[in-house]
Amino acid sequence: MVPTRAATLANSCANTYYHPVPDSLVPRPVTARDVAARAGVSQPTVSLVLSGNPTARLSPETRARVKRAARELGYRPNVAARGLARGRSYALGILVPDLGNPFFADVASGAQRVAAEEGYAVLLAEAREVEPSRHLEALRARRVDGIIIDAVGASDLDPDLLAGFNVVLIDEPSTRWPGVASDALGAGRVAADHLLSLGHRRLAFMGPAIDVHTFRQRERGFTGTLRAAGVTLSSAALQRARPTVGGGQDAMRALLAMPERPTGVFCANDLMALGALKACARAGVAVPGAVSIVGCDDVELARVVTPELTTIAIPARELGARAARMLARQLDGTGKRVAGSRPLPVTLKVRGTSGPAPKDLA
Amino acid sequence: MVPTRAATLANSCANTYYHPVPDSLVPRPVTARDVAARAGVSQPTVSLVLSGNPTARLSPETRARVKRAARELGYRPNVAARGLARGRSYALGILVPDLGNPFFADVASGAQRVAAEEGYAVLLAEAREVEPSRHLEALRARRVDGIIIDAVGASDLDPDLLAGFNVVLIDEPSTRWPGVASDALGAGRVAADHLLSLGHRRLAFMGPAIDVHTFRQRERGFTGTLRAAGVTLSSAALQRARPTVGGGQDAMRALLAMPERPTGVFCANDLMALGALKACARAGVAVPGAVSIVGCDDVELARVVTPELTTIAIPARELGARAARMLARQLDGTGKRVAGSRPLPVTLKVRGTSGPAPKDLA
DNA sequence: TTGTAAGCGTTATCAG
DNA sequence: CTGATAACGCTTACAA
Repeated sequence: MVPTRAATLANSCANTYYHPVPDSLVPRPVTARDVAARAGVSQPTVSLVLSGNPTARLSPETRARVKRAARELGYRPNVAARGLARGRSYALGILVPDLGNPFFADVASGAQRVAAEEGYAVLLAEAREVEPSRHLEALRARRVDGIIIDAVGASDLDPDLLAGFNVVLIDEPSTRWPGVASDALGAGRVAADHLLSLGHRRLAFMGPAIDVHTFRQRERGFTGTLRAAGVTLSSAALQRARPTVGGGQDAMRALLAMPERPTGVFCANDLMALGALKACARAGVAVPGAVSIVGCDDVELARVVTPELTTIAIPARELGARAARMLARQLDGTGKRVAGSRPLPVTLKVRGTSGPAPKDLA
Repeated sequence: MVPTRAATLANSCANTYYHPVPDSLVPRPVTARDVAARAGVSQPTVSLVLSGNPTARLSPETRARVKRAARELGYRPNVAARGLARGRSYALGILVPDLGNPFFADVASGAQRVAAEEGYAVLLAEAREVEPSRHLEALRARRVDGIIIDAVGASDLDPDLLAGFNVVLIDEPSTRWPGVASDALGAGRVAADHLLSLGHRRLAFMGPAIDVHTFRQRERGFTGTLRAAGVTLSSAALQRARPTVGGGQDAMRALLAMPERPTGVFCANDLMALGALKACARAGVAVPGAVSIVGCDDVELARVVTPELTTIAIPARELGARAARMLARQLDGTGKRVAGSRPLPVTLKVRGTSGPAPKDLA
């Protein structure tokens, strides 16, 4: 029993240091050949039995013998070898901007769950400190069967980087690749409706300057709905800042400094909203008494702040899950045709940061 | 230009639907053989030139020819094939309980960063809805060169599942594998010192019932320091709950219901602390006026709540990064011997949720 | 029903 | 210095 021997070896050493098991002790992985030898058949027969090939017509007896041998030896087919032979890697890449944003962590989580179910591995690629292009090159070198890209601006990437890849986009429409998206336009609309129905007329929006489709749509949905209701946004009420807590804080400070301070603010995402909330707390501005704040995403933390954040829930895990499923379908798909699904519905979560507009200002 | 053709094809279709490029249009990846043909050399020569093998003594002229051909063709070596030949996959697995916890997201982020630097891919394995054992089987099938395991209780796993793997543990000591850890004992100690120095004598701890080493140590460090200072914890002041926001909320409610309510609480992690903070807010208990709260981890959100959370910062990304580096060293290591590093220092972040003990109770 | 042979894209060990 | 040749572990015709 190798593990035990290794443990004994290590136990005899000082606690803080580790002595690895000598090479001779780590057993070479079991191969199909080993199984074949033990079962008394040829190696390809093993492959036929174990790879579930429907064309294989083998005697039940051989089947059983092979399976037993495999079990006894603890045989695991080498996926890389299989991939080489079949021309597929059974691996998916997922490219996200930043795992520190719980939204993307959720997307990754959802994607990995489905991928695992479908027999794919998920290669993590975070564009936080490594260039997307480097990641893409690495994924290409690994011949991943497909890539999920979320909010990394796939359209802005050098087309060559993506050439030949099977891509599914999250929250970014494209004529070139299929994708899944949330109803970003609807999110903005719902936020506007909510604030309007509470009597707010002096409104503001904060979002990033960069051209990320989802953010743009949320903004459009918001401003469009306001316009339709005869409410206009002054340019100062349209704050540009990074889509982070810090950005939200900055933006809110600017809004609070306006001569005619807005009473209702829609933030492009929850991180910004949390920053905004914080800026209000710092400035001693009552929420929702003086200012109502609406976020977007519904990350878990939205419910931990006090008051709890009113926000629009975006099904992050579901987005990731669907993207992975879509890729999987497209890959083992006999019918290679994949339809881009309708935008996933978003839902308003009315919580503690939104309330009636202050009467003296309504 | 394939991409353009594909785009044109798709453009002619309805917006919501996607028509994939016919197989004939997606180019077979270029192989070393293609490069060899174009450079007028044998295929193995290409390998020699491009794989940076130091033993290779080739004429500079051939070298140049091969490199040029490779560049012109956009050649990328197939990592799976290389892995097959070299008996390594150049892939690392990372097994974490839950990406929804920003702490683990950070660990993964750090690990992926250095793995990318070192030329390894990172296979994501989240034990949230998939059994660790399934993940480990999958990683074995892929012949990953190593695995990073964080807080999944590696010691409790069936040893066979891990047999033969190169493992680095995060925050879990083991005689069997090397690992990196934060100074969990120190974290508890620092928390205790902080609260004691603020005059608190009626103290409490909340943490999970499950036997996760880090949490245990934080607890031990805390209670041990208190004991040394002559302060004892009543059993009711030792709350067991899940290490989540919800768990923290429950635990805090229980603490607030005590006849002699504690004035200072140390929470096993920030999520619990945030829950505790929230429970206080709900119950109208002033923080830090009536109760001081200290968390652990210093997740980003610790600074978004009001008042900001006093907590012990654990270098999550650094833990992930070191684990990956350690694995990498151990793998391409000529000197296969790897030392488990000393625990990473933790640092107290005094913020808004801790203050002097109320005078009437001190 | 099963074994043989060829090949997937590399690397590594040899002769030439 | 360079080019065959044989692995690596598996799949898939094609024979037997």
